[in-house]
Amino acid sequence: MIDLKKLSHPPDDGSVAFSDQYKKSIQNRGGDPAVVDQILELNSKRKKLNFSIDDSKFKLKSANQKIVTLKKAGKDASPLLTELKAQSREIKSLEAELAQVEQELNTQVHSTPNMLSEDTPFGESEDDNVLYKTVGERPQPKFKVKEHWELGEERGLIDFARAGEVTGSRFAFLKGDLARLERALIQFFLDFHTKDNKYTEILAPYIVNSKSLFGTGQLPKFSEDLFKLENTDYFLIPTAEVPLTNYYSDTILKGADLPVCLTGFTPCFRSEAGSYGKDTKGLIRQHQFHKVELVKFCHPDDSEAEHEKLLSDAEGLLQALELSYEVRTLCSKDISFSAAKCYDINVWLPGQNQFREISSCSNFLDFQARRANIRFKDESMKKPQFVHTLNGSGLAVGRTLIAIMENYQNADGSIRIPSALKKYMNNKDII
RNA sequence: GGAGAAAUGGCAGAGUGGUUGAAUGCACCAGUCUUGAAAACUGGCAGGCGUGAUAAGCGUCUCGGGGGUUCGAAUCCCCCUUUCUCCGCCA
Repeated sequence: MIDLKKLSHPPDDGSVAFSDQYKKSIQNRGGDPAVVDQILELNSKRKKLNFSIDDSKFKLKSANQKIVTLKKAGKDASPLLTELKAQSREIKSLEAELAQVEQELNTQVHSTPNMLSEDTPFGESEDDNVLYKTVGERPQPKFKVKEHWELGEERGLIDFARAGEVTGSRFAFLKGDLARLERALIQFFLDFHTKDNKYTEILAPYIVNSKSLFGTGQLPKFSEDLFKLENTDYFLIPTAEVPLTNYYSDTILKGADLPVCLTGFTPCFRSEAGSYGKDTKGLIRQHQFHKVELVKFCHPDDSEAEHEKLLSDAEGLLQALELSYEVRTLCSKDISFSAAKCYDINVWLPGQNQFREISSCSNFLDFQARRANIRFKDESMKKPQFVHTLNGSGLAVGRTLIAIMENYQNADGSIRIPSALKKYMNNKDII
């Protein structure tokens, strides 16, 4: 949610008005910048109405005091009452009008995306994401590496067919050592992030209400991406970002406690509406997958630095697993609704012979904090201020599993266990 | 799922129609006192919106949420949510 005060504030001398910057930003995302003018107009309508309501209420209140005085003196107050009745009705009708304007305003504001950071490059599609860095050595196998689904099915480690029967498409059963490897990854990720109390581990609900989804920005615009539980206000979480970020909704944190860093493992559920035919094979795009998420709440001055740290926390896992990856800064049309700046980490998959996304690390600035009402305050501050929120995958578990199956594959179809994971695999070094 | 009770500031807890954003206590912050600390004393201590200079000040709203009655609601009425107790069910 954008800062309306800032938006309607005239430009400081010589600089570009915030509203003009916002228009440009919306345009770069491929949206219609005219919405900004509509918002501004509704907002000024709102202010005017608000003013006259406050004014009328002030008069009514003062008159009420007179009644109190008259009654205390034992005098008749009824002549005043007729007049006040009319005034009271007037206020009610103004309030109804205000509610209408506010609703229209909210509809617009709530479905308008975040202002892009200056670092977010302009681009038309994911092809325009900008390479930030490439890390690690790709393996050079002397045989044709099998894609993970091929290997998984051949070896009886993944069963898509039975999942199709039991549930439907985009689901899978993992079996035996591979199921264990998935569990090992989860354990490893959480141990890594909670080492030295860097992040506090949270085990969160997998079901949230619409208010929480609004807070992080999935609602009201993207309901079709979610699984909703019938006849309830409950949704399966698409990511742990939702319960973890909303853990502090309607909260004023202590300035001294920032940054607050949380990590949590959850399954994630996505309807994948609109991705028909995309990644239909394998574990890449499932309706249910596992992810360890990193969430930070920080002082606005620190969010850029915290974003870099978040990225390196996610990268640390790939380095520990000795997997090759690249980091790209998402461009204006590929970045998500709520984010101002986002790094995608793409891991090298030799079976597919390409990089695939394994983590997304975003800085939301105060966009989510406004929606979810997450603020902070310290001694020196008169008023609380919105925090900045950030989150990133650390990492997507299923996709990491794929990366291991493809990068650590032997010619005979066996899979080596990265040394960092051995202790979680009963010291096995091959499966 | 059934029956009952409750929801007030960071916490505890007054307040049942008239200047109550709300007594009192605790916690917290600042000061006095003290070599320092504690105690005692003094003062401060919620947020939203509008106006204003994104100040001070002023206005307005907020006693779980929403609606209603009234000139006026923390207080009366209706609906919802949450919590607690008992019963049922259940891992």
